[in-house]
Amino acid sequence: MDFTTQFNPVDTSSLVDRVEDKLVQLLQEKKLKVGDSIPTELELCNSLGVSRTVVREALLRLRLMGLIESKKKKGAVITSPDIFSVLSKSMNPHILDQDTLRDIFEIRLVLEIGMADILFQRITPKDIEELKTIVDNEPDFSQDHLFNIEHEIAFHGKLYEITGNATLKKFQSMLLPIFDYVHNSGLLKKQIQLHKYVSHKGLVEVLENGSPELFRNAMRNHLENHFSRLFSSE
Amino acid sequence: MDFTTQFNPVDTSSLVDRVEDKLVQLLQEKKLKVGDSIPTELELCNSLGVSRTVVREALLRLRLMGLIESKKKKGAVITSPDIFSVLSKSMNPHILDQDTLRDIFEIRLVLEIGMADILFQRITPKDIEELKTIVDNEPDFSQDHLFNIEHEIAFHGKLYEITGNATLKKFQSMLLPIFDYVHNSGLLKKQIQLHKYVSHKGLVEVLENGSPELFRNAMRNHLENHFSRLFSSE
DNA sequence: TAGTTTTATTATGTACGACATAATAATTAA
DNA sequence: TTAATTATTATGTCGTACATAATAAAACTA
Repeated sequence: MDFTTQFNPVDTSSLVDRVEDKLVQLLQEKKLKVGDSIPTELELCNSLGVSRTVVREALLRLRLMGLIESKKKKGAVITSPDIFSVLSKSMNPHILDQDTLRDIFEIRLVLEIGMADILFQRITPKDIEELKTIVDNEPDFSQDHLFNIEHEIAFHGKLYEITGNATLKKFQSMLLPIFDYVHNSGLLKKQIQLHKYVSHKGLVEVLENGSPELFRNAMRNHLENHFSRLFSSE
Repeated sequence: MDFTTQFNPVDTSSLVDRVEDKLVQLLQEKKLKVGDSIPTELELCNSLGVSRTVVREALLRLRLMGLIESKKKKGAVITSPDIFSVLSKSMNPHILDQDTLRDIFEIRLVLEIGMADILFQRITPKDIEELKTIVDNEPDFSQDHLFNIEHEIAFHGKLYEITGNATLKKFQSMLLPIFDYVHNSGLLKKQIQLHKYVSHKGLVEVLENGSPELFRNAMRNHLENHFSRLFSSE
């Protein structure tokens, strides 16, 4: 007799897994809003029929996902999850493998070229003034690496800010340590100096008087070095 | 007497917080590689002088960050963290607020325009063939929304794949449910049909015979509807 | 002796009970 | 009526105990 077709795959998930699912389900079904509180641990123990240990671990997971926040006495309350804050902890350059690091660095390039349209849609004269201030304070050329990095962050960070996309900005600040690390590590081949090079100053000019298309090309050129280094290290 | 300057800010972090930090520190200092195992819970209890409950919760956090993986008997072992798998659980459209949803949708547009350079660097004749196959199977025009979504995912997903950036691809698949949700929700103003419209077929053509610049413009045009809808809903 | 089965060991998973702690609610005092 | 005190409550931490699964050790069979 053939038994192979008679059984469904056994549920191999742990007790906590199941409770976790139940709880997420509960949150969605009840359409709970931010600030609403959920039942206490003891109540959940009773209604779910499991020990407090299990409930606590499941709640802990929700907390780490940023779905809830536990306060003493008050119990747990729903929070609007800041998706990337969860991520920032594992965004440790020393822990990620090199392939991932390069991937992430590359994503930065993709983002900064791709956001041209949005930049032009949302940039204000005040933004341009601020960019000019940042650029004016930049040294023409400095050997002080940390100093350069600081200006890099100031300028490019401002660009992300202009997009008005808070999630994108958070994403970028989360990636900052990675960028810095990749710059300093041997992951990129040594600097390849190209002839024509669009500076930050040049980018601001394009932002003021140019078009998204011009900006994309300018930004592409500006980042050309990074590109070459990424591609040539393959 | 003024006490305000005499005290450093009190460490308000919980016991688990401190243990968690200690453990992450341990992982980095020891330069542990993937597959290496860390001390058992009991050993950590002893060396850290805290209860197993606390150690377990700290370890759980590391696990949710994707830093370790616990196996029975063998204890916990270091793993190469898949950063985005951590995120995918909290990437629940029903839980995220509308601003964040719009932000994420916008990031998609940024990514797909910004990856032109990389696409041209890495695309192979085989990729183009596959894209053509996907396009050929598309209906010219269909009212079946789900069917359209499927083709959208197939085509654009393939683009991400061509970049060869595994992290980017993971990021995209994580965002898929969001895209779908935003499409279906009332978050976007109703479709604005533009005159000139670059189809998937057109994009493939540009990929085959064009340049990154041409592709960016084509993709921008292709996504124009989405752009207009996002911008007009402000 | 080699290979297989059985048993023992070990570390995590789950459960329960107890007390500490902090935030709130209820009560009392001024 | 307001301020101070006390009581209550739900989470935070601790310890113990046993279940379970994976491995290592031992016993056994061919």
